[in-house]
Amino acid sequence: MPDHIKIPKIADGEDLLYLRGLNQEQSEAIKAIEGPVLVLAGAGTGKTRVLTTRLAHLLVQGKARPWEIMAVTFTNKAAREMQNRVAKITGRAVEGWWLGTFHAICARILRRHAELVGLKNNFTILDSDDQLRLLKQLTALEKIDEKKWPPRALLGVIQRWKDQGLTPDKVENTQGADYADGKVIELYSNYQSRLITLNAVDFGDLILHCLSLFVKNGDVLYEYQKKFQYLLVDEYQDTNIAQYLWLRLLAREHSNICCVGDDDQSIYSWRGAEVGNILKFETDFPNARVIRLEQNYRSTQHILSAASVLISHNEGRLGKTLWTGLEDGEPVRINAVWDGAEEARTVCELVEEKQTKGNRLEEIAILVRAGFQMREFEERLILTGIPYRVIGGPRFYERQEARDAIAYLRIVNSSDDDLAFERIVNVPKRGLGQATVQAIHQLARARDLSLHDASKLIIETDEIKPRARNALGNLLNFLERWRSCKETLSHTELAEIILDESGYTEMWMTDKSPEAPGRLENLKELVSSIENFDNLQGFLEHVSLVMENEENKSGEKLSLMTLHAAKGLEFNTVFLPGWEEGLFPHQRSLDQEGLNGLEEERRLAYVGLTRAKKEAFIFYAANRRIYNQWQNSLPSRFIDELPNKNVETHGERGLYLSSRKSREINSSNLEKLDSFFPNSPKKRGYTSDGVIIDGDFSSITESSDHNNFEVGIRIFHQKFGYGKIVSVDGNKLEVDFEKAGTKKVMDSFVDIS
DNA sequence: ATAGTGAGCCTTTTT
DNA sequence: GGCTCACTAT
Repeated sequence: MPDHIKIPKIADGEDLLYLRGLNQEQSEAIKAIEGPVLVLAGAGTGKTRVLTTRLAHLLVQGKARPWEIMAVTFTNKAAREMQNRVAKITGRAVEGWWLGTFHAICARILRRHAELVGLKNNFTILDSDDQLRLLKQLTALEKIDEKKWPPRALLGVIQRWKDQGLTPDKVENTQGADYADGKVIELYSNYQSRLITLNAVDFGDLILHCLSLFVKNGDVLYEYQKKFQYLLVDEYQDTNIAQYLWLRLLAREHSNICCVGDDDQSIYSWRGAEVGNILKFETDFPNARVIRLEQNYRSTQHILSAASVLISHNEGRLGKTLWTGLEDGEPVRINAVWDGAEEARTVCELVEEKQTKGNRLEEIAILVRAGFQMREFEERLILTGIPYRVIGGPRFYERQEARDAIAYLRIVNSSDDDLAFERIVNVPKRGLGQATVQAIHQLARARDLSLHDASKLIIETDEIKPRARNALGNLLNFLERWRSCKETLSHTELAEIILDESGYTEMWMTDKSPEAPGRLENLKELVSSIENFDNLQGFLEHVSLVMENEENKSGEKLSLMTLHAAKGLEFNTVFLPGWEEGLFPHQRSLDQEGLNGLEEERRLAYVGLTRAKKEAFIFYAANRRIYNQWQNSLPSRFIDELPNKNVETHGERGLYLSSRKSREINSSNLEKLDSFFPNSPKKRGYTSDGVIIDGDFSSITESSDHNNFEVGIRIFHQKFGYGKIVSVDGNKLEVDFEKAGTKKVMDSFVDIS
């Protein structure tokens, strides 16, 4: 490691420029360097500033060198921002420290010790699409009825297990273990062994494997414990149990762990986040200091009060009392409208009004609960001619052409990557259809080979049609060639050659569809983005972990996004449409999670409101069309929970019954599905010592070591019928078939008759 | 092997 | 209302 930064050391007590303008609690949070610290940072209380200043302080004070610090975030965006802002304070880019997402840091550690968890260091990181496809193959194999047990749901159960740090041998009697008549446990175990065979991991594995690596290899763990003297965790309320256990292991040596978060902004429990982590920080880390940041610098008094009263309806919070020195501002405005169309129209009218008063579109956002609400707004925005941008739309690397191209790179990088192989085997069309792929699959399974290696064997035989055999042979030659080029060519050149020689580029050039030119553009962009990486491996890692969202930042635009996507952002004016029972709080959330679900929805409402600096407009419609069906709706209970003195109501409330009625209707559903999960989330326990991982993933691969095929034996082949063996060459047999003549076949396709 | 049709689904989403 | 998936017909 090179000599990194030399920041002049400044004596204690000297006036530190970067500490100026901080309030009491903020500077306390920055200076509390030793021991465990929990910073409870309410919305708009300057969390990011505290975080970055704290890191800069560590460095400037010479308390730690960059490589002794680990700072974990949830998103790459947050990591990037931290990097930039710390650089700004210290005056130069900080290098050599471990700043990144949980997933990126775990991946980095895992690559160094891959063999200890049964992987090779060039392992592939699967995206959610690949995960589902893989699981579907397994459910088919296990004969699980896809109608009754949708693979999506099963994958969800498995992912929740991973989030909890549970390996297949630990999941008995846990939530969801009875799914698919209990087969889901075996499914999980098979899924894990498949991943190992594919030399692949999914997102959850990055944490889970890293955790088992630490648990099983004390020496490795110790190395990192010693290395990381200071740990810093952002958005702690979003951590899952696996991440929590991982952090605890790492913090054990120095105990210098600082977690920053806000329990009131925990909105990701449905993807495994455990609010309990932040709630019991003080018991987990003895002698922990808890520092509350309660001065809000973002919102006016009216907005802040409305939000605070709303969130006070939640139980089980750590509790904060936010206050602001800012003026009262405008009350939160509640608008009743007839239907979604009127809602969109009114919002757009208000936006135009703001514009004429000199407000910038950049400072205006529409925050919806669910994606389907966006359409109506988009239509209206286009009609009105208001430029807008959707945040959180489809991502670049998830587009078909990007995924195809990446699959080519993946199979060249790691020939075990069956999922990549399957994706490109007949793209562009080579006449390798289902029948061929199935034959390859069968052989691969029987011989415990990758599809790639099985293909190599199968083209030596007559198992598949000559035309397919040719095409497959061709593809394999190309793969071989590209792999051999890996050393001599730059990875950008290699990518170009692959896309060219495979005929993939040509495929889109001859395509007449209107999207084709755009796809070619994207391919070009993909190839040029490879240049920014040192090697193919690095690029592939970037693709799977960073999933950059190239937003067109240019121009003055209004933002349209979900409430979830809005966390961490702020705008002068915020529109909050669709505050109706069933939509917000969402019925699904109430049905599935009961009271916990309701509270999370309320936190979501809190997040929404606290995005607003100056003005917030809440809307609710009397009628809403959902899936082409009209429903009349009631105002959200959250509207009732707002304090009268901070709101101002527009439109006829007389359109509605009291929203209390709806509350009664909905609460009857609360515990319906709770019985589905015998252990409700609240009761779910931790394994407090962190020792929950051991044992290998049981391998279920059968070895087909029987080799009883001798010359002269009469056999039966599925396709060619009966025949006599003429010669034997390893697994390859030459057979004189009664009807089909002499053919070369694989022994695994043959039964002794 | 593939294109075309009908049935059923539909909260939030980062890595 | 639109999208994805599975099955059928060519």
